[in-house]
Amino acid sequence: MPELPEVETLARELRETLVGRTITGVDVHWPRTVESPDPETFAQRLQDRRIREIRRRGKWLLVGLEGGDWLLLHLRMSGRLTLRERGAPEDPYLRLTLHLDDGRRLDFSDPRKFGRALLADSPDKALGNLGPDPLDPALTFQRLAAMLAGRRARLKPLLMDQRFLAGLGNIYADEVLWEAGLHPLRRADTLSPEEIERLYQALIAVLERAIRGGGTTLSDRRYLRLDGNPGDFASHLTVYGRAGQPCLRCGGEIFRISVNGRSAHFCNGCQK
DNA sequence: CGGGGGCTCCGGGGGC
DNA sequence: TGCCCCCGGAGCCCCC
Repeated sequence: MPELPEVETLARELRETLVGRTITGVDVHWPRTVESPDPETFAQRLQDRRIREIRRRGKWLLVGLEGGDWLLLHLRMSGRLTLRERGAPEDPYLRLTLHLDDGRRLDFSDPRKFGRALLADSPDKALGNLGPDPLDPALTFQRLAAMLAGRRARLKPLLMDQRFLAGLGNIYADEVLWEAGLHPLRRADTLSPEEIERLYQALIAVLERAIRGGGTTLSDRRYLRLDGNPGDFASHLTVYGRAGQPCLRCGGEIFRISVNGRSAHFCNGCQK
C-alpha cells in the first residue's frame, strides 16, 4: 500500500511530467471515488485547467492548478496512478482519468475503491486534521519531543495515527521502530531524550532511504511507479513480512503480533 | 480529553 | 474446486 515514500516517488515523477500540462478532459468511471464536489462539477472544474505544481503532504498528493484550486488524491489501500499514451488499453479497475494536452492520460485505478479525489481551494484547510509530515523541516527533534510528551498511547498505533504524524502506514511504522530500537508496544511518554532522538533520526533515515529506492513494491504489486515499474525498497525491509526470520541486527527472532487489530513486526531481542 | 474498540467501505486471495 | 471470511486506511461513533 502506498505510504509516504511511495507517494513522494509518484509526486516527483508527476512533477516532471505534469507541471505545465493542461487537463483537456476528465472521465469519472466510479463516482464514489470523487469525494467532493459532485462528480459532474468536479470534471467541469478540472476541464481546461493548467497544472502549476505538485506537492505531497503525508500520503496525500496535491496537484496545484492555475487559478487557485487544488486536486487532492489519496490512494488508500490499492490506488495506483499510471501515465499512459493515448490509446493504451485501460486496466479493469479504472476509476478516474485525466486527459492531458500532450495526448497522454493519467489513470487512477483502484480495485478496492477506497481511494479518493477531491477539489479544494486550500489543501491546508481541507487537510486540517493531518499532523506534521516527518520530512518537513518544521518537524524538529524538539517538536517531536513535545508531541510525545504526555501521550500514553503505544508507539506503533501513535506513529500510524495521521493526526499525530502524516505519512506512515503499517510497513514504515514497523521499519522506523526497528531502526530506532524501540518496541511497538512501548508507551510514548516513557521515552528518554536519547530514545526520542533515535526515533527522530530513524524516521528521517528510513523514509529517505525508501524514497531513494523508489518505494516498496510487495509481491501483490499493489504499488507501482508511474511508468508501471516496481520500486526497489522491498528487499531492504528489516522486519515487515519477516516474521520467524532472524533479526539483521542481533539475530533474535522477528515476531508478528496484533496491535489494535493490525499486524506489528518487531525483533524481540533488540527493540525495547 | 484521550485512548480504545467497533463499524463501514471493498474485493482479492488465503485458508479450510 | 469452491466458498467463506479475513484484511486494511481512514473517518466516524460510542464508551470508558
